[in-house]
Amino acid sequence: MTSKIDCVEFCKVLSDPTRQKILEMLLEKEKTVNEIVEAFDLTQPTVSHHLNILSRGNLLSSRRDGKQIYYRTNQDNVVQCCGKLMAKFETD
Amino acid sequence: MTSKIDCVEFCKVLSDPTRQKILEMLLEKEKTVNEIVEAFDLTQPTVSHHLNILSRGNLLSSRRDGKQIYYRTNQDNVVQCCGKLMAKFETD
DNA sequence: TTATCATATAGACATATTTATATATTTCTA
DNA sequence: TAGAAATATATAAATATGTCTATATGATAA
Repeated sequence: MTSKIDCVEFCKVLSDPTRQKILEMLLEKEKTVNEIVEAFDLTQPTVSHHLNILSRGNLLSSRRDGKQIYYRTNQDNVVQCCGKLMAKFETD
Repeated sequence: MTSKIDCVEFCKVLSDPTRQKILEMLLEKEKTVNEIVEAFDLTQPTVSHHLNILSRGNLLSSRRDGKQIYYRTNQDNVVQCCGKLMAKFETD
């Protein structure tokens, strides 16, 4: 059991365009906070706030390397949550 | 093309426990507004509000029969939206 | 047509969310 | 050890959301 959130929480986490974009951009390659910030027209604390929400939902992982923190998407977990959501409505 | 909302809008619509429960309960069988209201500890206008949000997202259909209005889940559309969401994160 | 039943809409209020600015924390380097 | 760089946290303001009460609309029946 990897995911820690239910389907409603999962949707809440994904119900923001910035957060969906962050998840997508961190699928292929981990990035530092500053690299992520540069991709948006938002301040660093705002981006950190979104990273925190995504992390609490177990949709992101992070590792520190010196002064920087690298984030990456927990792809398996995200896909698993999507599947769990879909399963709720595939009662055929 | 059946769905009219993007992945962020879809998640916004589903980011409420009442709305997810409504969608689930209307999968198997259409129900009148009053029948739906009885399943929750909410007022009729509140339920109507949620039905409206779900309908705007094309996740519910309705038909009038006399004084009553029957709602049912657009299952295909819901599942399609789930699939579209999942596809965003299945970039393997 | 008038009354009634079923549902929708309007308006108000409390809470949640998103964002920003200011500041704290952590780590490295000079 | 002091300063700088990277990130996080605290706080506040604006907007969005969920809920209610009151009322309007639509359909049927007396």
